[in-house]
Amino acid sequence: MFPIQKKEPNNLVQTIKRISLILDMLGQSPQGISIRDLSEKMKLPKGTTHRLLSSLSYFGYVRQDPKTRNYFLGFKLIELGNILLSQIDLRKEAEPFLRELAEKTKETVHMVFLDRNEIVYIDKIELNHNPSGLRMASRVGLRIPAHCCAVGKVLLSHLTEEELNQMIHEKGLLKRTENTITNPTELKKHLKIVRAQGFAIDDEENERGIRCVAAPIYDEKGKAVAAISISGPAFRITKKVIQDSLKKEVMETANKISHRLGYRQKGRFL
Amino acid sequence: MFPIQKKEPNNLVQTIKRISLILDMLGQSPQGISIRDLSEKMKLPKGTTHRLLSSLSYFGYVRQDPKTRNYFLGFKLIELGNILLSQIDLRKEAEPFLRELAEKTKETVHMVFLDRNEIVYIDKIELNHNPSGLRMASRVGLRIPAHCCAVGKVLLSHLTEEELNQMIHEKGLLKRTENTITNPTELKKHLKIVRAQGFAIDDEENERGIRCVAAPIYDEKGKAVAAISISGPAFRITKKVIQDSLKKEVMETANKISHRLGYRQKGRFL
DNA sequence: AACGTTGTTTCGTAATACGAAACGGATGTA
DNA sequence: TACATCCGTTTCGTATTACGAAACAACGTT
Repeated sequence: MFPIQKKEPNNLVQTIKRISLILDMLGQSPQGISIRDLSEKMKLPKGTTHRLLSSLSYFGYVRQDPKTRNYFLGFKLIELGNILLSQIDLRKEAEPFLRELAEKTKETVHMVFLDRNEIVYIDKIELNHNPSGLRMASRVGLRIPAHCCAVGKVLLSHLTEEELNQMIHEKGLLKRTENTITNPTELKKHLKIVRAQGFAIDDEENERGIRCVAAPIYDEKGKAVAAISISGPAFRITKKVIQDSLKKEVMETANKISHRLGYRQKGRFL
Repeated sequence: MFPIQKKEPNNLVQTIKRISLILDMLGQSPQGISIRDLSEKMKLPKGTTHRLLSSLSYFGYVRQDPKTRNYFLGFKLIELGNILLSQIDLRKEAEPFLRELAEKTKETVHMVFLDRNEIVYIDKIELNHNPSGLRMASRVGLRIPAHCCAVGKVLLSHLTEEELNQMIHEKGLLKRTENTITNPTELKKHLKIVRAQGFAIDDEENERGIRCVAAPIYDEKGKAVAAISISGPAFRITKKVIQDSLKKEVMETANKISHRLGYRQKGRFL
C-alpha cells in the first residue's frame, strides 16, 4: 500500500509525539504501568502525564484498572484497527486463497503491505495450532524492514530507482543476520532478478533459522499492492523444496488473487 | 474488563480531542478523505488540520495516498490493536472452546468484555463463510450498549447496585428495539434473575430479528471478566431451541473456560 | 495563459498546555 | 491510633506551544 512516504519531523505537534510515545510504552507493558513509572520513563512531570492519560482515557485509547490504577492500552485501538482491516478489502478477497495455500503446504502464510520502508503484516494464516510445535513470532500489524525479507524484496523490486535510493538514504539497510543484504548496489542487482523472476527468497536474511518465499499481488492496474509468502523453519523450507514446489505454489496463489482483483497480465513487464 | 469508568471531560487536552475526532472521521471514510473536506467537517482551518495530520502521519496513525493526497487510517492502529489483543491472554485461552461451540451449534459465537457501559467484541467465530448466507454485522472492536444484549446483561448482573445506578444515571438506557428494557427498576429485577440462573437471553432487544444466549466467564477470583454468546437469526434461534439446548451449550463452554482460568466454583453465589 | 482549487508552509500572537507545588487518599509502620 | 510515606490527582500562574489567517505552491481546467 502506498509506497514510500518520507514525512520528516517538521513542525510536529508536541502532544501527538508524546501520546505516541505513551501508547508505545503501554504496548510494552502487558501488566499495565503506573503513572509514576510512566512519567519517569517519559521524563515528564507526573501532572503532565496524568493530564494526557486522562484525556486519552476519556476517548478510549487508554484504560485504567480501577484497583491498581495502572494504565493499559484501550479498546478504541482494537476498534480502529479492525475498521482499517475491514476497509482493506484485498484482505477479505485473499483470505480463502491464503488458507488454501497454508493447508496445501502445511506452513505459515503471510500477507503484507509496504508502508514507507517497512512491510506490515496484514494477515497471517497458521494451521499448526499445537502450542508445542514451532510458531512464528509474527503478528498482524507487526512491521519489519523491507530489504531483509522475501515479501519486502518482492515489493521493493517494483519501486522506481529514485524511490529505492530515497529509502536507502533515509533509513539505511540494517543488518539483521549475516545473510542480510546491506550493500545498496548489491541489493539493487538482486531486486532486478527478483522482479524478473516474479518471486523472492528470504534465505535467513531477517532471522536465523527462518526461510521464506514470496510473490507479489497486482491490482487491476498492474501495480504491486501487496505480497504473500510461505515461511517456516529452514530445516523444512530447504532451498530444494522452494525450487521444487513452494515457489510454484506461492506464485500460483498470488496469481489467483491478482486475477480476482482484476489483473490480466498482458506481458510480464510493463 | 474493568467495569465502569466514569471519566468525565475535565481538563481535556484539545489536541487529543481533535485527533480522536479525526481518527473517527477517517474510520468512516473507507475511500479516504481530503484535507479540505476533513477540515470542513472538523470546523478547523486547513492549516491546523494539516499540521495535525502530518504529525499523525509521521507516527503512522494516519497515511496519505501520494496520488490523490487523501488521508486514511494508518497501520499503527492495527499494530497497537493487535498488541492489545495479544495482551489479553483470556482470548487465546478461550478461542479453541469458542470454535468448538460454533462448530457444534453452527451459529456465530462472540466473546466480549465490559468497558464502561458498553460491551466490546473481543472475538468472533463465524463458520458459515458462504457470502450468500446471513452474517452478523458485528466486528471485533465494535461496541454496543450493555443493557440490550445478552452478553451485556450477563456482565451487568455482576455489578454492584451503585455501579449500576451510576451507569444508568450517566448514560441512560437507550431504546434500540421495542423489546429493549429501558425501565431501570425493571432492568434491575431482570438482572437479578440473570445472575441467579447464570445466563441471559437477548430476545431481539438490540436488533430486530437477532436472538442470543450468553453466559459469564469467571477468573480465578470468581470475578465475571468476560461473557460469551451464541447469536443468530430469530427464526433459527427460537426460544425453544435456547431452552432445549443452546443455553446448556453456552453455559458449559463458559464453565470450561472459567475452569481453565483457575475458577473453581465453591458455591454458585458469593 | 489565466484562473480556480487544494495542499502546504510561514509567522506573529494569544490561548493552551505546562509543570511546580499543594492536596488527598491509601497503605504501612511505630 | 497516630504518624509517615508514597502515589495519584488537582490547582493555578506563566511561558511555551499550538493556533490559524494569509501567503505560497502545485496542479487541473477552462
